[in-house]
Amino acid sequence: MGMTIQEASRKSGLSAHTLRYYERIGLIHAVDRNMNGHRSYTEPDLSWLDFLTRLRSTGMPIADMCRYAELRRQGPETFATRRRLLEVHRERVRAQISQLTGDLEVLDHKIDFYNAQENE
Amino acid sequence: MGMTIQEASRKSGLSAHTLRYYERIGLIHAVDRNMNGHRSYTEPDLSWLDFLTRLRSTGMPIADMCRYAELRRQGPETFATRRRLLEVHRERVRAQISQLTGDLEVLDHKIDFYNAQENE
DNA sequence: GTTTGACTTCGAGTGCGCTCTAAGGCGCAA
DNA sequence: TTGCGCCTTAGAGCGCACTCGAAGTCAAAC
Repeated sequence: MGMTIQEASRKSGLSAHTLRYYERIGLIHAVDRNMNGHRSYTEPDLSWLDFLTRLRSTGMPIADMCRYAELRRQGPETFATRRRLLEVHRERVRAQISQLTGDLEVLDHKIDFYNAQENE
Repeated sequence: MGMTIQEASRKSGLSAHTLRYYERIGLIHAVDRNMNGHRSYTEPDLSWLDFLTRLRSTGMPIADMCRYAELRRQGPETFATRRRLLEVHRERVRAQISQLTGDLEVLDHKIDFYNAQENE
């Protein structure tokens, strides 16, 4: 029924090493095991991994992700706390995008400059 | 005339340690020295540092920046190579922005979800 | 004249996020 | 029954980009 760590790795884009590491540090809570002690990942596990990957790719530090994961484990009464945490993070993501957008413009100008020099 | 490492640090946003480090690894070429051997940064040095900071903040690895700095030192005959290098990098930056934009949307939905739960 | 403080060099240390290694278990195929 | 392949664990190692420490120089302040 569940999937092996290799399948979870393929679907999540995280290495098997990383999946075990995430579990060890508490980002993922005790994945199910099958008869021979092998991990068995469920669809909800995968969705959670995908969300974690979003947090990571937006630059959230692992420690903050652990904090969020801990809140999630505590259930619905932490909804408001989680929301605030994400709102703060969202601001950082917006700032990142606007920084990158500015940087991109500088790159554009530099490339234009080189093009102008080459065509003269 | 030039500015001290502290002034350069303040203006560039990089620590004095980092400025020396960048020089050591060849990102900045032999900054001028005053009578007592202290570094003396010029305006062109600062502009270069600002550009380097753009490359860094867009995620270019130090090694690639060194390569670019080396090409720059070789003069105008490397314009085309530098342009191509920046064009490749620009694509990565665009990809980053689009990734972040997608991530931001996921965050928005999650926050909306929490808001909905709280208001029920 | 000595103390302060900003600078110098070089090499070592740090923090982060993995990433890998070693040693071992289990189930199946030849 | 021996090998293969995938899994397990705990802990060590790595790559990157700094960041810091130690030891020393020098100019100005007291």
